[in-house]
Amino acid sequence: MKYKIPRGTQDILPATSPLWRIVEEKAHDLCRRYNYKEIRTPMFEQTELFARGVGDTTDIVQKEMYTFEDRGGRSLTLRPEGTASVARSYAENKMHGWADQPVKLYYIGPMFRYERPQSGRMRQFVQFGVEAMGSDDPAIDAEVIALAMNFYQELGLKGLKLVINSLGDKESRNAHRSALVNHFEPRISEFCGDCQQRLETNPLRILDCKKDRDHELMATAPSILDYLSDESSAYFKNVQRYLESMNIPYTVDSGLVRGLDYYNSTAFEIMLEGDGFGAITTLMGGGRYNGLVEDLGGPETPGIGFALSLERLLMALETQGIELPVEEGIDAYLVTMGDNAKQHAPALLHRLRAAGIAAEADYMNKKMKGQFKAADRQKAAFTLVIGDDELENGTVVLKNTETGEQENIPEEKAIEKIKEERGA
RNA sequence: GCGGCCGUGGCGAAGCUGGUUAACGCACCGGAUUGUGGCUCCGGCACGCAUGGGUUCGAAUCCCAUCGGUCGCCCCA
Repeated sequence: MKYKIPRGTQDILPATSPLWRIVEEKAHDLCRRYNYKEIRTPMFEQTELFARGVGDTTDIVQKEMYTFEDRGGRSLTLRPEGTASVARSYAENKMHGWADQPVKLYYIGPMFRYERPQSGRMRQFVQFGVEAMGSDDPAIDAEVIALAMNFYQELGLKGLKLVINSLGDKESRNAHRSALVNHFEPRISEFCGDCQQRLETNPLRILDCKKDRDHELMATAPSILDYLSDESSAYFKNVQRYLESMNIPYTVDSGLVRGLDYYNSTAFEIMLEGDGFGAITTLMGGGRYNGLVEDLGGPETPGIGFALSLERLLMALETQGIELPVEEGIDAYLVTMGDNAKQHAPALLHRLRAAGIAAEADYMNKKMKGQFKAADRQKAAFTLVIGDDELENGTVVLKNTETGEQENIPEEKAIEKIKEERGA
């Protein structure tokens, strides 16, 4: 084989593309009910947007971006996530001036990260994301979380676990960071190499290290929640109160950290209980990003959103054996016998299709037996048979593929009958 | 960037302590059955075992390299 698909990408073939449509339609429908409007931003942006927005020190920016130079010498990057683009668009299109606030947007589209692929992690993957911008009402936090939970629940997923935390404002975060360093530094040599690294880069990450989970310093480590300002603390309490009022169960985990620089205040994740699938348990991540729009040159704007991967969703559905209602099978397969009938086929097919009937015929010069097999394989509800006799009479043999009953009737009658049966 | 496992027909999969013709199953095509499928029977379907070197009288089977897949680490959706 000369050409191969690029690493970390996939062809979504007809066997699975219907699942994607179902899931995407669910997202569209849910957003309609929650009154979020679709936004479509470019799949690439100025590299600087992500460096600024996502954060220079993040793994995404440091080693995962698909960056290239265009013919004009501009540095562009395939988007690794959606929030930076939406924030850019918010500022650029002066959405702060729109009559209806907050501006509630959603998107579905491919994202790109240069990583070693593994189960649930691709170089091109599809995210469904939601952003609510312009409001710092804790009720909108709860709404965004509720939307995500409903999305999974309405698709039938079980064992969902919502985890929330508050990262506080910048001051709270810095104070907490110092406290963590002070806590671990004296005995950091007792920790794994990764953790020793984390002490420098992101001390918060030490808290969810799998290797050092049982170290005694873990239990006594300072919690971000103890460093929240009164305001941040009250805000977080309100988010929780709203979740409770909607009967959405959650767990507060002070170790929940989000990886991107723009997050602050409310942070949340939806995970799969137990082992999940492969090494992946996180289905969705999100949080508040007050200040992002401002960082990108717009007005001071609070914002909150989430992003989830449709690949991971489909994997989760599959591991739980959840079957989505895929419509399959065509309405009619036209079997022809002899040259005259074959020549008449296109015209009859044309008429069937114009009448709203999903119809197919043979283009491989198959014998009758082969045509019937094809009709079975394609799950045709009806088989139409025409030969010299039928052509002469302007009739067609209409056969119900399942029951095997058949009758010789005029073409128009057959079309009517199929329409009636199939609701076309 | 690092590590484990793997790479044989459209798919699944034997063969892998080296030795004429590369099992078998599924799918597909044809015939038995020249106007009717799903069952049965018969037949067909890999100038070739990821690619390139090497060892050998001889390699799908051993060695090396490269590429690819997969799973995991890091991190994340």
